[in-house]
Amino acid sequence: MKKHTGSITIDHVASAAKVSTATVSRALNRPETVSAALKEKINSVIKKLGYIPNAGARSLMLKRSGTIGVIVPTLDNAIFAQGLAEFQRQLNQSGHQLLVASSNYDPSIEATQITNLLVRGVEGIALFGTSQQREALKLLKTRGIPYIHVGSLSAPLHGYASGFDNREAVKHGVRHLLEQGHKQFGILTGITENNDRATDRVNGALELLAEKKIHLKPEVIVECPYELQEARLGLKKLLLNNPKMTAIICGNDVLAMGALLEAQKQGIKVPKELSIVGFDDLEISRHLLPSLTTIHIDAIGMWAQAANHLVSQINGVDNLPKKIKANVSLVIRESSAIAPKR
Amino acid sequence: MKKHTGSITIDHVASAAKVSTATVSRALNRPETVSAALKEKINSVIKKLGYIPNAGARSLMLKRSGTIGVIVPTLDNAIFAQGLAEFQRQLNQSGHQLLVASSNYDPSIEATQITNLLVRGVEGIALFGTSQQREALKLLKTRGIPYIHVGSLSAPLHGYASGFDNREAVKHGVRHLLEQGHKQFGILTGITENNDRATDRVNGALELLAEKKIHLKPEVIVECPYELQEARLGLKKLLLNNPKMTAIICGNDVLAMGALLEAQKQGIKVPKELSIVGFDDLEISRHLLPSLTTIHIDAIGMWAQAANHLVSQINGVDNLPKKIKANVSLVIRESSAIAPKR
DNA sequence: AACAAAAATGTAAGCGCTTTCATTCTAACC
DNA sequence: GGTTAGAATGAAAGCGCTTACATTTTTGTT
Repeated sequence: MKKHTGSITIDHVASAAKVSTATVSRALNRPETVSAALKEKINSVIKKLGYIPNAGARSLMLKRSGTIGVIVPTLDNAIFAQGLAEFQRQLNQSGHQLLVASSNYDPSIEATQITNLLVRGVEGIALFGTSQQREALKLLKTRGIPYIHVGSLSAPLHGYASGFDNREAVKHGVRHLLEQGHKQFGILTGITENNDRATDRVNGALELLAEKKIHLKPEVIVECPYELQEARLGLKKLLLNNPKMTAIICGNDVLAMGALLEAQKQGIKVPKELSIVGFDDLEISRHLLPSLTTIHIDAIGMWAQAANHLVSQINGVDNLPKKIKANVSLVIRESSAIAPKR
Repeated sequence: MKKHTGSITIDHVASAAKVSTATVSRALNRPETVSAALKEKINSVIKKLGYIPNAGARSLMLKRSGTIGVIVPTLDNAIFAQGLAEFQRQLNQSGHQLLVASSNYDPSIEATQITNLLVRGVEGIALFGTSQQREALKLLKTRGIPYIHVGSLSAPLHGYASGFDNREAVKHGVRHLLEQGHKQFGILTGITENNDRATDRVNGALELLAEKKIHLKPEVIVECPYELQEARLGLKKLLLNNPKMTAIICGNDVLAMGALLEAQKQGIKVPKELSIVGFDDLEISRHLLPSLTTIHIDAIGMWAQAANHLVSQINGVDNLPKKIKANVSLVIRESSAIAPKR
């Protein structure tokens, strides 16, 4: 029976292999500097003992923890889950592990999470959006911890960002609807408070509409959490507030899906009577019946770029781009069509 | 301009506050042992300097990293994303951060990830399912790192588990179909190789069917990755192999959803002509048209229990239960009905 | 064979922190 | 006021590792 389980240190390995700790360390970190014979012996001892270097001691010397943090609003949305998966894959390739935290769209929780990550010694942080507290960002700045905003481009405090212009992106969808002759619009948006993406999308839509002399009354802009059930409620409200509505612009595909499902439940024909446009282009969107017209975001690329940029920052590369633009495009499918003549 | 950004140590704080490092440390970790005056002074210095303790040094002394690892097959499935969110929430409450890795259903990647997590000094690991390599588990065992299997109960190597019996769970759905008079079945399953959950579900269905003297031909059991597109292809194949099929049992809701969508696309009436039963009860399942009959899993509870159990293990609590059973129940909705008379 | 250069290995310092033990200060009691 | 228990603080060791520097061994050159 072993006594101190899990406490096999480099000293144990060294003495078992009859070498100094320095040699063991070198065999591990710079194998080319150790003779083949010793290397072999050391490795076999390591294997036999099940030695794994102590992370704390290691990071203390190296001044690197090998971990990177990320804070997303929630994991419960395919767009984040998929993005994170890619982010993680990229990070793995550069030998980093991912420390995940979520904020539930609350900047104060986010600030706490930033501190938590810092306390765990992350070398860099990816932050979703740009709605974080000024003070939290300043903390990162003063501590010199690299970070990057993902999903928006309007980075405050001269930060870096990998994302796209939500304000402009949404216009692709609105323009499409306008071209189909729609005049009566509804907007189903996520909660805009503390959410720059949601806010930008609403404002972008409103802006383009205004250019065409269409001014929306407040009651046809309904906010709801990004959930199917809520979206269905939202559509009901919208329908109530403007029965003549023929097109609805949704803050994301979850909302659009909820609206679609509710419309169908109510016997409203989509797109014949009602056109629906989403945002994000989730995998499921192309499979729905009718399939969803939506704004496609290259989320994978966006997160991949974010990962690489962050790693570059950590490695002290300079002249890094301030903003990395992700591709955005309108995908026209079956949920949108020519406005019904009244 | 500061020189060594991000390198404010406890010494800096100590000298700025004109106290010893011991006092600073105490002010941070055991505030009740420090006089109010000093505490205040120290805290203000800490705030001014933006001091955050070095994680490596801390964990070196404390022999605790405060991080816990988890390895899931993928993040790209709401059932995992949601489970992880809960897992993380629980962990946060006990002051831990979550290190996430994914295996893409590959045990050798999973083994690598286990090592990666260990190198980062995690204090415990949650593993999805029980299909991991023997050797990887043995490593955890010999190193004395607490771990728990989630989602299955058949824990190998005398490990702990928080989950349910997939083999029995699926039978609820099959029994329901049987009661509705179905005779011609198809099974749409995930890839069973290296996936104990998928395997158990297929076997459970087959077992109950066999009791009723129904024996499925291999060609009506089709395996496909957990993706909508694949599921649609799967349904096509199933339909081709047995045009008289009236009921299909799906390995999870993603597969069921794909099958439903494809059936509708082909003009097959669900449930009038074809009944579909899923597994997992994703949030979306209740909203589909028709809504999905499925096996509900208390994934939230399962992950919450896993988190608590793991933390208890870490804290050295003994007499912990070997297996924690999660609730499972059949939810009958609209996608299943009485078998059409031939 | 003798010596220098290069390669391999060892010695020991110290990363930033917590904590034991020793020391100083405060308050309480007779 | 003197003694002392108790509280507050400081000095210093050491957690497990990497690495600069010192030392030993090997290799190459003449």
